[in-house]
Formats: sequence, structure tokens, C-alpha cells
Amino acid sequence: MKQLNKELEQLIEAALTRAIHDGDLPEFEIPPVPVSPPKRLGQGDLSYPGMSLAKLARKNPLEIANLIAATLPGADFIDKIEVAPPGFINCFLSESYLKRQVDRIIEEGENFFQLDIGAGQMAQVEFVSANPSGPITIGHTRNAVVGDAMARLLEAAGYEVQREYYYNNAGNQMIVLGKSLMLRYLQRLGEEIDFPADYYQGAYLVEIAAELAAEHGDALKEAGWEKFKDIAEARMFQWINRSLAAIDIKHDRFYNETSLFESQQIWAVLEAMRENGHIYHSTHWEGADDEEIADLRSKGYQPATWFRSTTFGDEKDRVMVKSDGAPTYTLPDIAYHCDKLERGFDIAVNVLGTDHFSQAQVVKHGIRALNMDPEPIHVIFIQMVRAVRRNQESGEYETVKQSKRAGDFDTLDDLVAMTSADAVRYHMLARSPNSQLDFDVDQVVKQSNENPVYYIQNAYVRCAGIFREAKERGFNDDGADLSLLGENELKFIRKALELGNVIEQAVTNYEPHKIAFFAHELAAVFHPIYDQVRVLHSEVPSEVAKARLRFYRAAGVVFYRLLRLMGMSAPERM
RNA sequence: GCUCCAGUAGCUCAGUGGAUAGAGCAUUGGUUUCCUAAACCAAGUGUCGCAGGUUCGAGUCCUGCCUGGAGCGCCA
Repeated sequence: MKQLNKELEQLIEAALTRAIHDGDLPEFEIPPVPVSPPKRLGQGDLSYPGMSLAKLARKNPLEIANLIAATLPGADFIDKIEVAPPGFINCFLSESYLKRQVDRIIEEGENFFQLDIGAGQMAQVEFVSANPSGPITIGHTRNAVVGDAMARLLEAAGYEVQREYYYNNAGNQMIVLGKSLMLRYLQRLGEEIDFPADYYQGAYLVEIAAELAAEHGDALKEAGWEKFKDIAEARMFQWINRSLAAIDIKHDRFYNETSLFESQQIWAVLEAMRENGHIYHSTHWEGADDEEIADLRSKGYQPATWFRSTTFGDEKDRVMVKSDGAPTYTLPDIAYHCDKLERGFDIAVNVLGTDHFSQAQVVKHGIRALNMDPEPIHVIFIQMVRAVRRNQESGEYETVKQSKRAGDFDTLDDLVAMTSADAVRYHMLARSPNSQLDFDVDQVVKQSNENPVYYIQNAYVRCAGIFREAKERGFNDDGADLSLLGENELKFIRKALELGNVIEQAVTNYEPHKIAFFAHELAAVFHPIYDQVRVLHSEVPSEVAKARLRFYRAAGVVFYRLLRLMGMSAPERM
């Protein structure tokens, strides 16, 4: 399927090139000529503001627009070109072209607007990557939804996509997790234990401990924390996968942080950075002021291994290996991204919460310190998300407490249980990642009947419904004459043909939320049409009904494609 | 103190430097003899945080300021 705005852009460029060649315009470098759908009726279907050329061409904008309009090469999709003051070039699409696209849409089916922008290229999306120390929270959920939608859009753009989860199963946190479970188990066996405040407090560990006690009795009493760490990690891994699967998210690969230790890769990376002259050994970083040095000294630190990240614009240097010999989190993270780049991805998208902002910068500095180009890496930063609900008395929004008690909604499992996988996905996606998101639990739950989620899905349901009814009546769209379609149906086709551009915008700008808004806009075009354009109605002549039935077949294809791009289900009935 | 994000309708938010700034929710009133009511039609609300600047043209770009959020660890 053609991206018509791109086609028109090329035609305008051709017209300009020719005008310059013919001497109708002075010599100048032709800038990009962005074509977009105008906002108002009567301004055509695609529009280009020719005013932007006035200065370059040293000519009255209206004259330039007229010149372009007069010399624009023809194309099968163009009906007419109009010029509007002060210099807009408005393109009206050909009706017969639009009608023909109904069959094209049906032919393409699930590949409707499958683009070739990324043909032959590999893309990776690393997302979620939550520490395996507890449930998937509402914050992870937003990350998961955005990352998966990004992956689906990259696939639609033609990339071969791998979904990866960086599994942080090394480091102190896992030891604490193992010890936390061990203490809960011993508590369950009746021992009096003072549970440390900095251990994992979640009730889920108490539950797992109870299960272990039921299954093994006191047989694990003498087992070390390592045993409990393995048990806890396996349980967390299962839990995370199950939660994500409930919203139709699966990763192709779980990349274990521990593998970077086992393979010695972290030390190889550190050595390479050292060879490039970016590593030094000291009690404090080179640019530290007296106050900072005094602070570090008061903590009694021995010398540590520092990365001179300030070379690459960082505000201070960073510790790679602590004075006790253990690496910080940053070193394996650099090694991991180094490994990613060596795997040859043309694009490596990384979805992170803004609390990882500094960390991500340091990783990029580290990649440069390895003399590698971090350009393929692109980070989508997700702003904070809170579950909120309105206080009935004050009318103010309040944050849902970070408690694991039943009735609070701060995990993915809770959100899905209270709403639906589709509602969670849509609401998490339909927001710019740059905006903080208040997920209004009551709104998504209570108003689930008048919700954009179902508004979009209902469009597909309605298409499916017509075919069910037609089948019962023994009616079909064989031999449909598309020329019988009316202006209403064309309105929908025009809008649907924008999908290619939406996918491209979403991919090139790393803004997957655009697809969610487009889906809603398209549904808003569809429903009024459906209300008026009937198929199985006594006043509709059989030939017209066939054409309309064919149209609804195409509309169903478009909505199916959209719903799948958002990772939502396409139900046949509500 | 420094870096990044945000500030647009009562609320939650869209908005490629272009033409008269848009949705949903909430509010009010209406709509189906034959597939469609989780739908449709109609009504209304704006100092686009503030002040300058660039431009033929600024919600969009630049500078300063105000407000809210995230970060700036020998944590992960």
C-alpha cells in the first residue's frame, strides 16, 4: 500500500527540480517538502505549505504554488490540485482510486501497510527488565506495554525484531531476596526472628514460605540462603512471565546478568576501557572537591576502580569496581550493551523509567570508551506512573498505596483482574511516554462500558456482526461493484490510508502512543458511517449492498490490523 | 546547585513551524418499524504557565522566569 504523502512529496520535488532546470525558478537547494493531511474540509486530502519556499526561491509564495500545481506530474491517486492563499498546494484524491483501495486492503489483510523501511535490518527492543525480586508493578506495566507496542510497530515497518529482557539476577539484591525467603520460612516453622527492615517485606514471600513449609516440612531448615535464592528466583521468573503473558507479552530472550560474570565479559570490558586510558584507581574521583573527599574519607573507603566518564561529558566519574572488589551495577550494564551492539542490531531500543536517566548516560559514555558507536541505541524514557483514585469526600486524587494488601491496585495482576488486559494495554499506551501518567483505577474500572478501549473494539465487532447476519441470510459480496460506494465510505478509506504514515512516524520518532490515538480517530470516523450506511436493509438495492458489504470487509481488516499493532484482542462479539 | 520531563477545556490528555487549537470523561437535550445503542446527533466552555525573542506564520523553535515530577550513590 502506498504512503500517499510520500508519493506526493516526490512529485512536488520533481516539479521543483524541473522548474529550476527550466529556469522558472532560480537555483536553490530543495528542502524537504512535508505533505500532511489538512485539518479542514475543502482543503483537500493532502496539503503542502508552499510559503516555506518563498525566501529560497525569492518569489511570491502564491506564484510558486501556482507554478508547482501547473507542472506537477500526474498520478493515479490525484483527482485535482488546488492552490489556496497564501501559498498552500492542496491535493484532492481520486474517488476511483480510493474505491479501488477497498480490494487492495482486503488483499493485504494482516499485512495492511506492512512497510519496508526496515527491510533487511535487525532491531531489538529491550523492555521490562524488572528485577526478579517481586511482582510486575504498574510502572513495569507501562514499560511492558510501550516496549511491546514499539516492537510490533518496528515489525510493521519491516524490521526483524527481537524482544529481550535483561534479567538482573546478579548482585546483592538476589542475596537479600534469598535471605528474606529463608527468614520467612524459618518464621513459618515457628522460630522467633527479627525480620530486617531492609529485607523484602512483600507478603508474597510469606506465601511462598508457607508453601515450602507445607511441602517440605522442616527439611530445608539447614539449607543455606543460596538454596532459598534459587527457589525465590525461579518463582519470581515464573510469576513475571505469567503476569506478562496475561497481557499478551512474550520475550524472545532473557539475557542473564550472571552470564556476563560467568563468561568474564565484564572484566574483558573493563580491561578494554583501561587499555583505552579511561580507568584509574583511587580513593576518590579526580575532580572531587575537598568536601566530597572528606565525605568519602569519613566512610573509610579503600581505593576503588573509576571510569573517567567526564571525558565524554559526564558531570563526574563513576565507580566500576568497588573497593571490596565487587563490580557496581554499571559495569555489567556497559558489558551488556557492548554485547548488544556486537550482535549487530541496526536499532537497539531500550525502554527505561526516568529513574535510569543518569545510568543510561553513563552506559553510553562507557560504550564510547570502548571505541564503539552507541548510535544504534535509543532509549525511550517512560515518565512515572501512579495508580490513583479520587477521594469521594474531598474530590482530590490520591495515590494508591504501595501496599500488597488486597484491594489496592499497584501490580499488573491487580490491574488486569480489576479491568481487562485490553483496557490495561490501551490506557498505558495512549499517552506520550514523556507525560507522567495517573492511571485512574476507578475510571478504567467503573466506566469500562464507555471507554475508548471498547469504542475501538466495537468497530471491529460491528464489521464481524454484519458478516454473521449476512451469512444467516445467505447474502455475500461476490462480484461487488465498488463504484457504487458513497462519500461516507470514502471518508473512512481516506483516513485508513494514513496508517502507513502513522506507523512511520511512530517508529522514526520512537512514539508508539501515536498508534493508539490513530485507532481512536479511525473508530470515530467509522461509527457515524456505520450508523448511516446499512447493508442488510430492505431499502438498499442488492448491488449496493454487495459493495457496502465489501467495504465493511475492508474496514474489519483495518481494525484487526490496528488492534493487533496495539497488542489488543479483536473480539467477534462484545 | 546542575541535568532531563511536563504545564493546553471542569478532569485526564492529543497536537509533523502552517489555514478557524482538538479528543475522551463529566454536564445538558435528542435519536432505532428491517444488520448497527459499548452507537449516533446536537449544545457549551481556552490568557495553550508567565515575559521577551526568531519567523511571512509559534501551542510547536530560542532565552529568562514560575510551578510540579524524575535523577545527580563504592544501590540495583
